Amino acid sequence: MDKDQVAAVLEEIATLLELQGENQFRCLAYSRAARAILQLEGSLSEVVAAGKLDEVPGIGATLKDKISLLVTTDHLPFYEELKDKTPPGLLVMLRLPGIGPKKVKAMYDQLGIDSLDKLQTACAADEVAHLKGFGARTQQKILDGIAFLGQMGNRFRLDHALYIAEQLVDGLRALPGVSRIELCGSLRRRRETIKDIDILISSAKPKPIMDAFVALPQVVQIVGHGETKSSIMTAVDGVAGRSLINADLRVVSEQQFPFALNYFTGSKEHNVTLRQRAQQYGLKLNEYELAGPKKSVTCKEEADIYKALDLDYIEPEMRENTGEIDAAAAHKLPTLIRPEDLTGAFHCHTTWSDGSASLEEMALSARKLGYKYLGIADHSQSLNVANGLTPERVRKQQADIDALNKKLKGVRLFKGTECDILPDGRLDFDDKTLASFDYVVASVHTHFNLTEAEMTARILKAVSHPRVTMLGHATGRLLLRRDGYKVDLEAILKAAAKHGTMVEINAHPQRLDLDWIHCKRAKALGVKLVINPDAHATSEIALTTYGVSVARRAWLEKADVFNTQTPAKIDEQLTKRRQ
DNA sequence: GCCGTTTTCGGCCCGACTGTTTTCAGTCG
Repeated sequence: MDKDQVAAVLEEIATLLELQGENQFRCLAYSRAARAILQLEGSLSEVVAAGKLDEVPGIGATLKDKISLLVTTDHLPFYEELKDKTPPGLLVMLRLPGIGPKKVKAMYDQLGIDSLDKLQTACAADEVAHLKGFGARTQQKILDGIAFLGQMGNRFRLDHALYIAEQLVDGLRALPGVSRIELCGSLRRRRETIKDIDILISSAKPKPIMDAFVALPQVVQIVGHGETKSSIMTAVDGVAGRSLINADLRVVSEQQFPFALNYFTGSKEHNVTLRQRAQQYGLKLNEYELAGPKKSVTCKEEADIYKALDLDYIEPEMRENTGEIDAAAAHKLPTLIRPEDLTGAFHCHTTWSDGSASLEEMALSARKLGYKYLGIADHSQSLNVANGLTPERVRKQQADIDALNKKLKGVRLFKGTECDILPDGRLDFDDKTLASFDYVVASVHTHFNLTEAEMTARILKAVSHPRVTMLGHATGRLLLRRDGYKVDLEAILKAAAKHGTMVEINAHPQRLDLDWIHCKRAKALGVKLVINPDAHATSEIALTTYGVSVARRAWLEKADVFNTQTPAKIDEQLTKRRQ
């Protein structure tokens, strides 16, 4: 099994144990181990083979044995037995809002309910309300929840959630009594998918703000409405059409704001580690204060909290508890790349293939963004569905680009291609055509169903081809729609490092591929990254900001990213690469 | 199940809200 599969099993064990009524800390240990595996740098099978798994924080002797079994045999009797004695419907019931393992267990033990269907029937028959700890309102909440599960997806794309969240913030910002307002949670950390929207406000008078929040025109349903915390449902564009997303608002005092901002930004794991550090200083950290037994520490900004714990300020995107606190203590945090560091972008499409804008329109839009150059990489000949270019059309396009470059002021077009990697690893153009481009993006667009070994060999062949400048969307994933193809990314990244081939961070919010974890790994292996919008329209060039978010989550600095340099430097390096 | 400058047992982050209770358990983040 690979990392993703092992982590999924561990996460499921945690849930199954909760349903058994097991000690919560034992459950938590499995969850933490799942996360540790996902964020493990390098190859899991190598760590297992070296017997070094228990050197990973959060993994001890027991989990080492269990994970090793999963990796080497694909089986774990403990997990299979646990699964056998838990009806699968219980896991589905857990997805109901407000229903956790204790309530699911109570309904199963006392009424034999092990599916959403049986649960709906039992609620309709008014049986659930009479259980101890339940009541009429809980029963109704379950019925509402069942109705919601049908129409609500689990997570949303970052761009979709951000758009709705910013509208809510705009609706709140102008209210009287609002002092400071910020988005928190995974939105502020710029995770690639979002479960809900967290908004924080500082104000001396919370109640009118709460009342205004639940009365906003976007509100579809009020989930909770308290003095300092309220929760609503609002509509958002999901992958399967419009669906509902949860938005929480907290209001705190001006003094509490930095602590609350820190707390609600998370991640949970970052917070836990930060609190443990506070404890070592004899202090208690919560969403309201950083305080010792006698007095509290005054903090005006979030940075003051870190400072009080002898830490450098940690940017939100890095707060995933992957070593950022140790790095902050050692004053070794990277200076993260910023959107304004980008000088241009590669991998853009035009009407020559499946884009909606002309070469000139794309160039002018890039210039408007402050970019000094734009790389045009239309599809190659075999990709008929996307109007891929034949070698003959390539020559015509290149002549057009040369002519445009003479005319354009302040922006330059580079001649590229997004060349398909054929199923056997050959490229879609002959070497002579490939040599005519300033650069080549090599991407997989077809035959996703190869075995991992075949897919890895296919991409390795392309990455080691001397004419390939960069690898496009490394796994082909479409967030929330389609998993990436099976491929040994570790091997690909090592090959990219060896051959000096760059790897793209595809900034389109439906891809964000390479993901941040592998991106961090790529940097560690010495791979140069390039942030590309995969733009098919003028408006999509600016999507590069989402790629910058991935880069920041991966601790990348300006120097780690190719398209942060002047056009002259870019030209120099592309020319050198072609020789 | 993990972990250790309170170290091999006994903690493990902490508080708001809800719905059920009449003082609290469960859920959530």
